[in-house]
Amino acid sequence: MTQEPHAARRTDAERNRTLILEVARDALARSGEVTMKSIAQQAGVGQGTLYRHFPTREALVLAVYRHDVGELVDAAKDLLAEHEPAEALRLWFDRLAAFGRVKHGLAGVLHAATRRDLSATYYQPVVDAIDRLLHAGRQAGQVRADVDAADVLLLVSFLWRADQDEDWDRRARHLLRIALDGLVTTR
Amino acid sequence: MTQEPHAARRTDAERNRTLILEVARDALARSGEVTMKSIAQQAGVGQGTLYRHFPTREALVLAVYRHDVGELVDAAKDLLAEHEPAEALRLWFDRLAAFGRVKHGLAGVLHAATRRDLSATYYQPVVDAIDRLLHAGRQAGQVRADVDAADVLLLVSFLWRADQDEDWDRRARHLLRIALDGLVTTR
DNA sequence: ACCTGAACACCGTTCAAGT
DNA sequence: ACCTGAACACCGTTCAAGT
Repeated sequence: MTQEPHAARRTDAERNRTLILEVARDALARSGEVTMKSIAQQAGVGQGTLYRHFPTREALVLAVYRHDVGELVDAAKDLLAEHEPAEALRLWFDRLAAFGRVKHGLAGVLHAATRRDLSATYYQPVVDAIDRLLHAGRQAGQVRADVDAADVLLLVSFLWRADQDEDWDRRARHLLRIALDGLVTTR
Repeated sequence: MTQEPHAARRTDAERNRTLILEVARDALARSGEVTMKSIAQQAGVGQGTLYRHFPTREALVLAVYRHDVGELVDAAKDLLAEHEPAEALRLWFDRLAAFGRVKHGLAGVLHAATRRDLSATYYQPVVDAIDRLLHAGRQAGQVRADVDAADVLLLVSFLWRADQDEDWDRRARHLLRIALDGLVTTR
């Protein structure tokens, strides 16, 4: 999950790309309902430019969250190194909650990802990270054996819901805790 | 959750309404991506007629599932009369899975419902049904005390996901079982 | 190479004109 | 009262024309 270096670009193109990403990140954090047109306008570029850099809405959303998804993926390994598997999973879920809070628009994207090629590149590392957590948990007898990463992603898919009110964060963590209780082995 | 009798309507209007509902039910069972236009066409009516009977897409979707939601709601009481609370909840989740399998389009609707007035009429009975199940479970010490109906609805919201492949039914039941394990009190 | 913005296809919804 | 379908506003995406 490393940031690949981009091919040489003209300076104006480079600048536009950065601008678009900044604007999109801001706008998407506020609401998942931003239009492509408004993003282009706020970035001060034509719609064609927006589409030259990001061929679809999906591509833009993924590019915006690329860095954060990377951190999430890396965190799985780190947490496993420092904690018991079940505890690592619990802590990772907390990060997931924090991530989900601002990440509108990921709703469809992360899931439609299973088939679509484009997002598969982003989807696979996430699946791998979850698999790593689940596998360690199973080895330690702390996580039930009949769940895979796809199950977990579906189970926490409420995180990408749009209607987040004030105390969404608390509620999200609470629900993740309940989901986790379902995932750990009943003693 | 009773079917309210409608005001007197002209025969052609009555017939159109029925036709639209039949077509919409069929189309929505197949996919949540049906357009209003295509529903009108298949029913052999103008788009204006469709909108005269159902002022928004949301209203149409809700009307289509009205009957099924009613059955779901009624089932909660019946199951509680015949089973232990935790078991009743388990069985109700099975019905929910069967319901969710064909019920695309309910995705947004059932959730946006919290605020919107229209859908609140349908939303409240569902909340009440879940509350009944939870309350009985708590009384019997079989369900954890820190969950409410809204939590449960969020936790099972993966049911309304669009990308349902072949063995979706099996997967859905499996995930509901996991969610349930998180909801029951750890002994 | 890259940028611009008018234009296209398609959606949900509305409304003037008909019976 | 109710029906019809052209029309509207708005979305994501494309493309001819410019630098």
